[in-house]
Amino acid sequence: MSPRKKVNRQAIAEAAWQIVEADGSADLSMRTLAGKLGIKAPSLYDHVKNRDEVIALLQTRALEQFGEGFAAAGDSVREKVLFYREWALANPNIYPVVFQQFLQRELITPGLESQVLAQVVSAAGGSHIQARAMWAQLHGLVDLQLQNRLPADADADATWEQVIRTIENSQH
Amino acid sequence: MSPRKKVNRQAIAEAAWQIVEADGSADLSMRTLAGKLGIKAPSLYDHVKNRDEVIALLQTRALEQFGEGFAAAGDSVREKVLFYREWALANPNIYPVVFQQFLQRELITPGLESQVLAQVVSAAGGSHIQARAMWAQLHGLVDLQLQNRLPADADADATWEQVIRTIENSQH
DNA sequence: ACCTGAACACCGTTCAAGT
DNA sequence: ACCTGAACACCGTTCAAGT
Repeated sequence: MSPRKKVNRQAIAEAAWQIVEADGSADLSMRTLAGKLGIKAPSLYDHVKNRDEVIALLQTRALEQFGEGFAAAGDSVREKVLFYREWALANPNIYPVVFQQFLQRELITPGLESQVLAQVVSAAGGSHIQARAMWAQLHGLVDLQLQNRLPADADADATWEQVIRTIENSQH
Repeated sequence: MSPRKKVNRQAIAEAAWQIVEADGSADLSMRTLAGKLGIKAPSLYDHVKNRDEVIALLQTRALEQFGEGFAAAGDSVREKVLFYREWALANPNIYPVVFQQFLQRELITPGLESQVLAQVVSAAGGSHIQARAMWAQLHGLVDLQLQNRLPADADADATWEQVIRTIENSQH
Protein backbone atom coordinates (compact mmCIF):
# COMPACT_ATOMS: atom_id res chain seq x y z
CA MET A 1 0.00 0.00 0.00
CA SER A 2 2.87 2.40 0.67
CA PRO A 3 5.77 1.81 -1.71
CA ARG A 4 7.25 5.16 -0.68
CA LYS A 5 9.54 5.61 -3.62
CA LYS A 6 9.92 9.22 -4.66
CA VAL A 7 6.92 11.45 -4.40
CA ASN A 8 6.82 13.92 -7.28
CA ARG A 9 4.33 14.96 -9.91
CA GLN A 10 5.14 11.97 -12.06
CA ALA A 11 4.65 9.52 -9.21
CA ILE A 12 1.38 11.24 -8.36
CA ALA A 13 0.18 10.94 -11.94
CA GLU A 14 1.13 7.27 -12.02
CA ALA A 15 -0.64 6.46 -8.75
CA ALA A 16 -3.72 8.43 -9.77
CA TRP A 17 -3.84 6.60 -13.10
CA GLN A 18 -3.77 3.25 -11.33
CA ILE A 19 -6.55 4.21 -8.95
CA VAL A 20 -8.80 5.54 -11.71
CA GLU A 21 -8.08 2.60 -13.98
CA ALA A 22 -8.97 0.18 -11.20
CA ASP A 23 -11.88 1.90 -9.48
CA GLY A 24 -13.01 4.87 -11.57
CA SER A 25 -12.48 8.57 -11.01
CA ALA A 26 -15.10 8.78 -8.27
CA ASP A 27 -12.78 6.73 -6.05
CA LEU A 28 -9.86 9.06 -6.61
CA SER A 29 -9.70 11.04 -3.39
CA MET A 30 -6.78 13.02 -2.08
CA ARG A 31 -6.67 10.64 0.87
CA THR A 32 -6.60 7.39 -1.11
CA LEU A 33 -4.10 8.92 -3.53
CA ALA A 34 -1.84 10.00 -0.69
CA GLY A 35 -2.21 6.58 0.93
CA LYS A 36 -1.06 4.85 -2.23
CA LEU A 37 2.04 7.03 -2.17
CA GLY A 38 2.72 6.40 1.49
CA ILE A 39 2.04 9.94 2.64
CA LYS A 40 -0.88 11.90 4.12
CA ALA A 41 -3.32 13.95 2.08
CA PRO A 42 -2.11 17.42 3.06
CA SER A 43 1.38 16.60 1.79
CA LEU A 44 0.02 16.31 -1.74
CA TYR A 45 -0.48 20.05 -1.75
CA ASP A 46 3.27 20.52 -1.70
CA HIS A 47 3.44 18.95 -5.16
CA VAL A 48 0.14 19.86 -6.68
CA LYS A 49 -2.19 22.83 -6.44
CA ASN A 50 -5.41 20.87 -5.87
CA ARG A 51 -7.42 17.88 -7.05
CA ASP A 52 -8.15 19.54 -10.39
CA GLU A 53 -4.46 19.57 -11.11
CA VAL A 54 -4.31 15.82 -10.47
CA ILE A 55 -7.09 15.42 -13.03
CA ALA A 56 -5.13 17.61 -15.43
CA LEU A 57 -2.12 15.33 -15.02
CA LEU A 58 -4.31 12.40 -16.02
CA GLN A 59 -5.74 14.31 -18.96
CA THR A 60 -2.26 15.13 -20.20
CA ARG A 61 -1.08 11.53 -19.88
CA ALA A 62 -4.16 10.19 -21.59
CA LEU A 63 -4.04 12.69 -24.45
CA GLU A 64 -0.39 11.86 -25.05
CA GLN A 65 -0.96 8.12 -25.00
CA PHE A 66 -4.08 8.31 -27.14
CA GLY A 67 -2.45 10.70 -29.59
CA GLU A 68 0.57 8.46 -30.09
CA GLY A 69 -1.57 5.41 -30.69
CA PHE A 70 -3.91 7.24 -33.03
CA ALA A 71 -0.97 8.52 -35.06
CA ALA A 72 0.58 5.06 -35.18
CA ALA A 73 -2.62 3.40 -36.33
CA GLY A 74 -2.95 2.70 -40.04
CA ASP A 75 -3.89 5.44 -42.47
CA SER A 76 -7.34 4.25 -43.45
CA VAL A 77 -10.47 5.58 -41.79
CA ARG A 78 -11.34 2.05 -40.75
CA GLU A 79 -8.05 1.63 -38.88
CA LYS A 80 -8.35 5.00 -37.15
CA VAL A 81 -11.90 4.23 -36.06
CA LEU A 82 -10.99 0.79 -34.79
CA PHE A 83 -8.10 2.23 -32.82
CA TYR A 84 -10.40 4.81 -31.24
CA ARG A 85 -12.82 2.08 -30.26
CA GLU A 86 -10.14 -0.19 -28.85
CA TRP A 87 -8.39 2.52 -26.88
CA ALA A 88 -11.64 3.71 -25.33
CA LEU A 89 -12.88 0.26 -24.39
CA ALA A 90 -9.45 -0.75 -23.09
CA ASN A 91 -9.45 2.32 -20.83
CA PRO A 92 -13.10 2.60 -19.80
CA ASN A 93 -12.38 4.52 -16.62
CA ILE A 94 -9.74 6.80 -18.10
CA TYR A 95 -11.74 7.66 -21.22
CA PRO A 96 -14.38 9.78 -19.45
CA VAL A 97 -11.69 11.71 -17.60
CA VAL A 98 -10.11 12.92 -20.85
CA PHE A 99 -13.05 13.07 -23.19
CA GLN A 100 -15.98 13.87 -20.95
CA GLN A 101 -14.74 16.09 -18.20
CA PHE A 102 -13.96 19.72 -18.62
CA LEU A 103 -10.49 19.97 -20.05
CA GLN A 104 -8.28 21.98 -17.70
CA ARG A 105 -6.82 23.86 -20.64
CA GLU A 106 -4.57 26.13 -18.59
CA LEU A 107 -3.14 23.12 -16.75
CA ILE A 108 -2.39 20.62 -19.51
CA THR A 109 0.63 20.79 -21.78
CA PRO A 110 0.10 23.67 -24.24
CA GLY A 111 -0.59 22.57 -27.79
CA LEU A 112 -1.38 19.00 -26.80
CA GLU A 113 -5.12 19.30 -27.37
CA SER A 114 -4.84 20.98 -30.75
CA GLN A 115 -2.23 18.46 -31.82
CA VAL A 116 -4.62 15.59 -31.19
CA LEU A 117 -7.46 17.51 -32.83
CA ALA A 118 -5.31 18.03 -35.92
CA GLN A 119 -4.87 14.28 -36.21
CA VAL A 120 -8.61 13.76 -36.12
CA VAL A 121 -9.10 16.40 -38.80
CA SER A 122 -6.46 14.74 -40.95
CA ALA A 123 -8.05 11.30 -40.45
CA ALA A 124 -11.37 12.77 -41.52
CA GLY A 125 -9.86 13.88 -44.79
CA GLY A 126 -8.97 17.45 -43.93
CA SER A 127 -12.42 18.95 -43.46
CA HIS A 128 -12.99 20.45 -40.03
CA ILE A 129 -16.71 19.96 -40.30
CA GLN A 130 -16.42 16.33 -41.31
CA ALA A 131 -13.87 15.85 -38.55
CA ARG A 132 -16.31 17.11 -35.94
CA ALA A 133 -19.09 14.95 -37.31
CA MET A 134 -16.82 11.92 -37.25
CA TRP A 135 -15.52 12.60 -33.77
CA ALA A 136 -19.04 13.09 -32.50
CA GLN A 137 -20.03 9.71 -33.85
CA LEU A 138 -17.05 7.88 -32.34
CA HIS A 139 -17.34 9.64 -29.02
CA GLY A 140 -21.09 9.14 -28.87
CA LEU A 141 -20.96 5.45 -29.61
CA VAL A 142 -18.19 4.87 -27.09
CA ASP A 143 -20.12 6.76 -24.44
CA LEU A 144 -23.37 4.93 -25.06
CA GLN A 145 -21.49 1.66 -24.84
CA LEU A 146 -19.58 2.56 -21.68
CA GLN A 147 -22.79 3.73 -20.03
CA ASN A 148 -24.62 0.57 -21.02
CA ARG A 149 -27.18 2.55 -22.93
CA LEU A 150 -27.44 0.33 -25.98
CA PRO A 151 -30.16 -2.33 -25.84
CA ALA A 152 -28.95 -5.58 -24.32
CA ASP A 153 -29.12 -7.39 -27.65
CA ALA A 154 -27.23 -4.65 -29.45
CA ASP A 155 -24.75 -5.94 -31.94
CA ALA A 156 -21.85 -3.63 -31.22
CA ASP A 157 -19.69 -4.84 -34.10
CA ALA A 158 -22.42 -4.22 -36.64
CA THR A 159 -23.00 -0.71 -35.30
CA TRP A 160 -19.30 0.11 -35.57
CA GLU A 161 -19.29 -1.22 -39.13
CA GLN A 162 -22.23 1.03 -39.89
CA VAL A 163 -20.34 3.98 -38.44
CA ILE A 164 -17.27 3.20 -40.52
CA ARG A 165 -19.34 2.91 -43.67
CA THR A 166 -21.12 6.17 -42.90
CA ILE A 167 -17.85 8.02 -42.47
CA GLU A 168 -16.29 6.52 -45.58
CA ASN A 169 -19.30 7.49 -47.64
CA SER A 170 -19.33 11.06 -46.36
CA GLN A 171 -15.78 11.59 -47.61
CA HIS A 172 -16.51 11.56 -51.31
CA MET B 1 -36.19 29.37 0.51
CA SER B 2 -38.76 27.24 2.34
CA PRO B 3 -42.12 27.29 0.56
CA ARG B 4 -43.23 24.31 2.68
CA LYS B 5 -46.11 23.22 0.53
CA LYS B 6 -46.62 19.47 0.53
CA VAL B 7 -43.55 17.31 0.65
CA ASN B 8 -44.01 14.21 -1.48
CA ARG B 9 -42.12 12.48 -4.25
CA GLN B 10 -43.49 14.87 -6.84
CA ALA B 11 -42.46 17.94 -4.88
CA ILE B 12 -39.02 16.39 -4.37
CA ALA B 13 -38.65 15.75 -8.09
CA GLU B 14 -39.71 19.31 -8.87
CA ALA B 15 -37.29 20.86 -6.38
CA ALA B 16 -34.44 18.62 -7.53
CA TRP B 17 -35.11 19.57 -11.16
CA GLN B 18 -34.91 23.25 -10.31
CA ILE B 19 -31.63 22.83 -8.45
CA VAL B 20 -30.01 20.81 -11.23
CA GLU B 21 -31.31 23.10 -13.93
CA ALA B 22 -29.91 26.12 -12.12
CA ASP B 23 -26.63 24.80 -10.73
CA GLY B 24 -25.89 21.36 -12.20
CA SER B 25 -26.17 17.95 -10.65
CA ALA B 26 -23.01 18.36 -8.58
CA ASP B 27 -24.84 20.95 -6.50
CA LEU B 28 -27.76 18.63 -5.79
CA SER B 29 -27.13 17.52 -2.22
CA MET B 30 -29.63 16.00 0.15
CA ARG B 31 -29.15 19.05 2.36
CA THR B 32 -29.75 21.69 -0.30
CA LEU B 33 -32.67 19.69 -1.63
CA ALA B 34 -34.22 19.42 1.81
CA GLY B 35 -33.59 23.10 2.41
CA LYS B 36 -35.47 24.04 -0.75
CA LEU B 37 -38.43 22.02 0.55
CA GLY B 38 -38.32 23.56 4.01
CA ILE B 39 -37.27 20.39 5.82
CA LYS B 40 -34.05 18.80 7.04
CA ALA B 41 -32.04 16.25 5.09
CA PRO B 42 -32.90 13.15 7.15
CA SER B 43 -36.61 13.74 6.52
CA LEU B 44 -36.08 13.10 2.82
CA TYR B 45 -35.48 9.46 3.63
CA ASP B 46 -39.11 9.10 4.63
CA HIS B 47 -40.09 9.78 1.03
CA VAL B 48 -37.17 8.43 -0.93
CA LYS B 49 -34.76 5.55 -0.48
CA ASN B 50 -31.56 7.49 -1.14
CA ARG B 51 -29.95 10.04 -3.47
CA ASP B 52 -29.93 7.59 -6.36
CA GLU B 53 -33.68 7.49 -6.20
CA VAL B 54 -33.80 11.27 -6.51
CA ILE B 55 -31.66 10.95 -9.63
CA ALA B 56 -34.05 8.30 -10.91
CA LEU B 57 -36.96 10.69 -10.43
CA LEU B 58 -35.13 13.22 -12.59
CA GLN B 59 -34.32 10.59 -15.22
CA THR B 60 -37.97 9.60 -15.38
CA ARG B 61 -39.14 13.19 -15.72
CA ALA B 62 -36.57 13.97 -18.35
CA LEU B 63 -37.25 10.83 -20.40
CA GLU B 64 -40.96 11.61 -20.36
CA GLN B 65 -40.50 15.22 -21.37
CA PHE B 66 -37.93 14.41 -24.03
CA GLY B 67 -40.01 11.53 -25.37
CA GLU B 68 -43.12 13.66 -25.73
CA GLY B 69 -41.27 16.39 -27.55
CA PHE B 70 -39.46 13.98 -29.82
CA ALA B 71 -42.73 12.32 -30.75
CA ALA B 72 -44.38 15.68 -31.38
CA ALA B 73 -41.55 16.91 -33.60
CA GLY B 74 -42.09 16.64 -37.35
CA ASP B 75 -41.64 13.36 -39.16
CA SER B 76 -38.52 14.16 -41.15
CA VAL B 77 -35.08 13.20 -39.96
CA ARG B 78 -34.11 16.86 -40.05
CA GLU B 79 -36.88 17.83 -37.66
CA LYS B 80 -36.10 14.99 -35.25
CA VAL B 81 -32.43 15.90 -35.21
CA LEU B 82 -33.13 19.57 -34.66
CA PHE B 83 -35.46 18.76 -31.80
CA TYR B 84 -32.80 16.58 -30.19
CA ARG B 85 -30.31 19.40 -30.48
CA GLU B 86 -32.67 22.03 -29.12
CA TRP B 87 -33.85 19.95 -26.20
CA ALA B 88 -30.30 19.10 -25.17
CA LEU B 89 -28.99 22.65 -25.43
CA ALA B 90 -32.08 24.03 -23.69
CA ASN B 91 -31.49 21.62 -20.78
CA PRO B 92 -27.71 21.53 -20.56
CA ASN B 93 -27.62 20.48 -16.91
CA ILE B 94 -30.45 17.96 -17.14
CA TYR B 95 -29.17 16.31 -20.32
CA PRO B 96 -26.15 14.62 -18.71
CA VAL B 97 -28.30 13.31 -15.89
CA VAL B 98 -30.53 11.36 -18.30
CA PHE B 99 -28.17 10.56 -21.11
CA GLN B 100 -24.81 10.27 -19.47
CA GLN B 101 -25.32 8.83 -16.03
CA PHE B 102 -26.06 5.23 -15.35
CA LEU B 103 -29.77 4.73 -15.87
CA GLN B 104 -31.35 3.44 -12.65
CA ARG B 105 -33.36 0.93 -14.64
CA GLU B 106 -35.03 -0.70 -11.64
CA LEU B 107 -36.11 2.71 -10.34
CA ILE B 108 -37.51 4.46 -13.38
CA THR B 109 -40.95 3.82 -14.81
CA PRO B 110 -40.91 0.42 -16.52
CA GLY B 111 -41.04 0.56 -20.30
CA LEU B 112 -40.17 4.23 -20.45
CA GLU B 113 -36.65 3.70 -21.74
CA SER B 114 -37.63 1.24 -24.45
CA GLN B 115 -40.50 3.49 -25.49
CA VAL B 116 -38.11 6.36 -26.15
CA LEU B 117 -35.65 4.01 -27.86
CA ALA B 118 -38.41 2.79 -30.15
CA GLN B 119 -39.02 6.36 -31.25
CA VAL B 120 -35.38 6.78 -32.14
CA VAL B 121 -35.43 3.55 -34.12
CA SER B 122 -38.51 4.69 -35.97
CA ALA B 123 -36.96 8.08 -36.71
CA ALA B 124 -33.91 6.30 -38.09
CA GLY B 125 -36.09 4.43 -40.56
CA GLY B 126 -36.66 1.23 -38.65
CA SER B 127 -33.16 -0.20 -38.59
CA HIS B 128 -31.79 -0.80 -35.11
CA ILE B 129 -28.24 -0.51 -36.32
CA GLN B 130 -28.85 2.75 -38.12
CA ALA B 131 -30.72 3.99 -35.08
CA ARG B 132 -27.74 3.35 -32.83
CA ALA B 133 -25.38 5.00 -35.29
CA MET B 134 -27.67 8.01 -35.49
CA TRP B 135 -28.14 8.27 -31.74
CA ALA B 136 -24.41 8.02 -31.22
CA GLN B 137 -23.85 10.91 -33.55
CA LEU B 138 -26.47 13.15 -31.93
CA HIS B 139 -25.40 12.27 -28.42
CA GLY B 140 -21.74 12.68 -29.25
CA LEU B 141 -22.13 16.07 -30.85
CA VAL B 142 -24.28 17.34 -28.00
CA ASP B 143 -21.77 16.14 -25.46
CA LEU B 144 -18.77 17.65 -27.24
CA GLN B 145 -20.66 20.93 -27.43
CA LEU B 146 -21.78 20.90 -23.79
CA GLN B 147 -18.26 20.09 -22.66
CA ASN B 148 -16.79 22.84 -24.80
CA ARG B 149 -14.65 20.40 -26.69
CA LEU B 150 -15.15 21.76 -30.17
CA PRO B 151 -12.57 24.30 -31.32
CA ALA B 152 -13.52 27.84 -30.42
CA ASP B 153 -14.13 28.76 -34.05
CA ALA B 154 -16.27 25.70 -34.65
CA ASP B 155 -19.29 26.40 -36.77
CA ALA B 156 -21.89 24.44 -34.86
CA ASP B 157 -24.67 24.95 -37.38
CA ALA B 158 -22.56 23.62 -40.22
CA THR B 159 -21.59 20.55 -38.21
CA TRP B 160 -25.22 19.79 -37.43
CA GLU B 161 -26.08 20.19 -41.11
CA GLN B 162 -23.31 17.73 -41.93
CA VAL B 163 -24.75 15.29 -39.39
CA ILE B 164 -28.22 15.62 -40.87
CA ARG B 165 -26.90 15.03 -44.37
CA THR B 166 -24.92 12.02 -43.21
CA ILE B 167 -27.96 10.44 -41.61
CA GLU B 168 -30.20 11.17 -44.57
CA ASN B 169 -27.68 9.61 -46.93
CA SER B 170 -27.30 6.49 -44.84
CA GLN B 171 -31.00 5.79 -45.08
CA HIS B 172 -31.13 4.85 -48.75
C1' DA C 1 11.49 21.48 0.85
C1' DC C 2 8.52 18.02 2.54
C1' DC C 3 5.66 15.91 5.87
C1' DT C 4 2.36 15.77 9.93
C1' DG C 5 -2.06 16.17 12.98
C1' DA C 6 -5.83 18.97 13.81
C1' DA C 7 -9.35 21.49 12.10
C1' DC C 8 -13.03 23.58 8.86
C1' DA C 9 -17.01 23.22 6.08
C1' DC C 10 -18.91 20.08 3.46
C1' DC C 11 -20.98 15.13 1.86
C1' DG C 12 -24.70 10.69 2.27
C1' DT C 13 -26.83 8.15 5.57
C1' DT C 14 -28.48 6.12 10.15
C1' DC C 15 -30.84 6.31 14.34
C1' DA C 16 -33.10 7.36 18.56
C1' DA C 17 -36.38 10.56 19.77
C1' DG C 18 -40.21 13.45 19.34
C1' DT C 19 -45.29 14.66 17.40
C1' DA D 1 -46.50 9.02 9.12
C1' DC D 2 -43.35 12.70 9.21
C1' DC D 3 -39.88 15.52 11.16
C1' DT D 4 -35.76 16.56 14.23
C1' DG D 5 -30.77 16.80 16.22
C1' DA D 6 -26.83 14.20 16.86
C1' DA D 7 -23.70 11.24 15.07
C1' DC D 8 -20.79 8.31 11.71
C1' DA D 9 -17.53 7.86 8.10
C1' DC D 10 -16.36 10.21 4.42
C1' DC D 11 -14.83 14.54 1.24
C1' DG D 12 -11.22 18.85 -0.33
C1' DT D 13 -8.49 22.06 1.68
C1' DT D 14 -5.91 25.11 5.12
C1' DC D 15 -2.69 25.87 8.59
C1' DA D 16 0.48 25.83 12.33
C1' DA D 17 4.04 22.94 13.56
C1' DG D 18 7.76 19.92 13.01
C1' DT D 19 12.27 18.10 10.34
